[in-house]
Amino acid sequence: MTRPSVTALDTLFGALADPTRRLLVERLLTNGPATATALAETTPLTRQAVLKHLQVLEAAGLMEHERCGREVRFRVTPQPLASAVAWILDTAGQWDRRLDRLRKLTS
Amino acid sequence: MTRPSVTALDTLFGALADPTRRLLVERLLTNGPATATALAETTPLTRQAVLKHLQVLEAAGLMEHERCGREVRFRVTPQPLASAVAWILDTAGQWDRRLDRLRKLTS
DNA sequence: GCTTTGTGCAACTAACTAGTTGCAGATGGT
DNA sequence: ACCATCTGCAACTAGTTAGTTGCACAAAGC
Repeated sequence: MTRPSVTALDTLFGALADPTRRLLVERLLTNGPATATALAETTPLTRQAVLKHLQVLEAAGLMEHERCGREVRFRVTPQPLASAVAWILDTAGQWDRRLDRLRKLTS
Repeated sequence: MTRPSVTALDTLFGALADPTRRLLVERLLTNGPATATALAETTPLTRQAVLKHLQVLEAAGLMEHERCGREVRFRVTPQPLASAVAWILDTAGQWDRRLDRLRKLTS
């Protein structure tokens, strides 16, 4: 076993490990795209703190930003979540029959 | 949006965020239970480093250890992974049809 | 009983993370 | 042109994490 390199799964699971970030994802999915400033207003955190979280999510491939005039709107791009599910199913699938059934359905 | 508290999902996703830990999970799933010492031999890391990783995994509910004489054997308990998949499906399921299909099958 | 092998605990370092503040620059409204 | 508002960047702090070393303790084997 060689020392593993940092992969997309690292940053992906790492991004999901923070409850604030998961909340941001949920918010943006249900309410649609928003700016860091707007999101920060619904939060005890600073705009910068929220922005950093959004950037972490973006680095994980879960976000995308678009400039509109002086605003920067963030939107969720959930595709990478499929990789996370894939790892779980591939790994634990050999163990758990129920998950294994699901794995077959995704391929 | 109140400041979110630390939940099981935090430690779970956090545990999965490290490539070494994912490797340990894979190893133990395919090769069966093993001790920290044995696992460390297949790794550039120290026994203590490996042990810490195993303890992180155990805190996330993904491991269980059992004492056998002077050895301590670790085994994977993958049940919590279902929560991770559940969050992903519940959250992104409303967005992605393919994941949504899966969500219905798990309920 | 002695040696080997495996575990447990503690202290320590280096690097990273979450969050802050402060300020400068850009854009839009009037 | 001016003011309000939104973004961008940088510096800084406090806490956490990954990993190490060193040593003491426990269990097997001979």
